Amino acid sequence: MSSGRKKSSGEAGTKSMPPEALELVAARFRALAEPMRLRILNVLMDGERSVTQLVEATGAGQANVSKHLSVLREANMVAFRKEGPTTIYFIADPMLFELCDLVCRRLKTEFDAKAAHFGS
Amino acid sequence: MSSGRKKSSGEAGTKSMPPEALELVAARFRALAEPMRLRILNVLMDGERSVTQLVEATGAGQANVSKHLSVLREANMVAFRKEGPTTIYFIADPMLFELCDLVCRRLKTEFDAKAAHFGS
DNA sequence: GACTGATACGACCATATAACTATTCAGTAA
DNA sequence: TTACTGAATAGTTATATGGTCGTATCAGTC
Repeated sequence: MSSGRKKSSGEAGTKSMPPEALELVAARFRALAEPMRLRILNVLMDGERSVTQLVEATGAGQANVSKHLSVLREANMVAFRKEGPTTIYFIADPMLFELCDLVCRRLKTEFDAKAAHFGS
Repeated sequence: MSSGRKKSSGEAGTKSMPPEALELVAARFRALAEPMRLRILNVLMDGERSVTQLVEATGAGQANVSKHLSVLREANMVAFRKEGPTTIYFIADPMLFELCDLVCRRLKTEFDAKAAHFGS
């Protein structure tokens, strides 16, 4: 069983996870696996927005934005409140900030490393 | 208007990212959006493994594992070294540990919160 | 009630991709 | 060389999903 890496802090289960747990984690990442959803989240990170505002900000169709929002909703990443006839969405999962930051930083690191190879 | 969150420190770009960057981030998440790939990574977190070992550990077909490994390779998440006739894969991106930890902890939090609702 | 604007939903098409089978390729041993 | 093993690739099928169109629903207004 090796046990290779020891849990540093509050490791929540990298160890032999059951299929259902893996599916849950995968679903999480799947929600973030579309550029349009990332764009929506990116806008929402600046503050809450109505669907119409998101449509304008992203340039996507209304139905399309609505669908992506429902995906993000099911993943508990965004939430909304109704204000009269309009629906206002906002980020519901603070983890998103850390998560995106982590990935973006990593990409930047790789990019810089690659750029360095071309000297100049 | 909020302006909500501003860049605290080394924030690597949550602000109005260009489409190409979004696609790169999405590709990153896409590689993690399959349970089988997560399972493979989960095994590799315990230490490097040959393809055959991964096939045994995951119960998937050899061709399937090989394909998933190529996806993970393209995403720079795993790397390999050849040892005679066998190919040995290992995790190449330490970010994965943080990333999975983050998501798993978050899922656990949600799960616990949900469980608490049933009081008992 | 009828009308308008904001949003969600269902149907449809096109594309992407996971899993399987069979094949191919590389490395090793006889 | 031939035979054998480990791994990657090609081809196929089934399924999932993104984008769009049309429509339904719902809140507010006349």
